[in-house]
Amino acid sequence: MSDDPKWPSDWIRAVLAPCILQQVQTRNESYGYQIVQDLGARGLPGIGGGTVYPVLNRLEADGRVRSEWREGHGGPGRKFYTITPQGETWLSETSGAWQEFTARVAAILTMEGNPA
Amino acid sequence: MSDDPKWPSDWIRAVLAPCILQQVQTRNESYGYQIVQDLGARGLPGIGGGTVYPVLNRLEADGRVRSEWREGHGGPGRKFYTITPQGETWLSETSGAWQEFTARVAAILTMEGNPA
DNA sequence: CCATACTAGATTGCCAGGCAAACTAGACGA
DNA sequence: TCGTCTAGTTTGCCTGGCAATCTAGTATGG
Repeated sequence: MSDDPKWPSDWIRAVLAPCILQQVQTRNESYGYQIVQDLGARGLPGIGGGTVYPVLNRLEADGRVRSEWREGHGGPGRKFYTITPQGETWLSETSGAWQEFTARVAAILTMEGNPA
Repeated sequence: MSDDPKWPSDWIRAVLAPCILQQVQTRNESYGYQIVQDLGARGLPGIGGGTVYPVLNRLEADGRVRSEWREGHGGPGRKFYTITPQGETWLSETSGAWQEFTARVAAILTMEGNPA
């Protein structure tokens, strides 16, 4: 299940931040590299570090995650992210709005030959 | 039914071109100003001419619509757009991919507390 | 007769953000 | 020693929404 089309960047752009934050929330904590792997496994492949790390910085700057650096036992250190209460609020609001939005768009795109 | 939230531009960006093309297809022909009205009526308000007209130009440059200028009986002239066969192909492909994409995103965003 | 508003289109400039590419650096295997 | 994997950061390109501004034709109201 990895014949994924590699979605257009404008689509990724629309949902990247919420998807990343949801990953952080689902695991109680996570770090950039792991998030990249997770997104790929969940149907959003081809998203690299140069895309994800800036998003994490923005999320932290907006107070939606906190970060903590930990030395690695084997391998390089990792910066672990945890969701904040504000992050949880924003995530649920954004997810709800996204569902509403996609419903309206789907209504537009699926009116095959229907009259106005 | 016009208490619409005015969606973030990154979301609009993701779907504007297909939505506009679908409008052109549904009416057999349409013009920029009418498309703006239609989108507003269908749940995508706040999209102005400065957004729609460049999209129509791109669609035409890519061969997905043809345009024809007509003088107005009362009021200014209008540039009517018609969908091309390539446009129809692209629209159906893009719509399908969009449905697939939103399904995967929804799967990510709705895993409330589910394990990985 | 003039001001306002609506219809219709075009253009300019700002700004956000994905992404490729390159870089640092530790650990490990051949 | 060299390549590879993990892990993070930074730079620069390019796309595209959107506000603002402009032109112009028509209609309405004072």
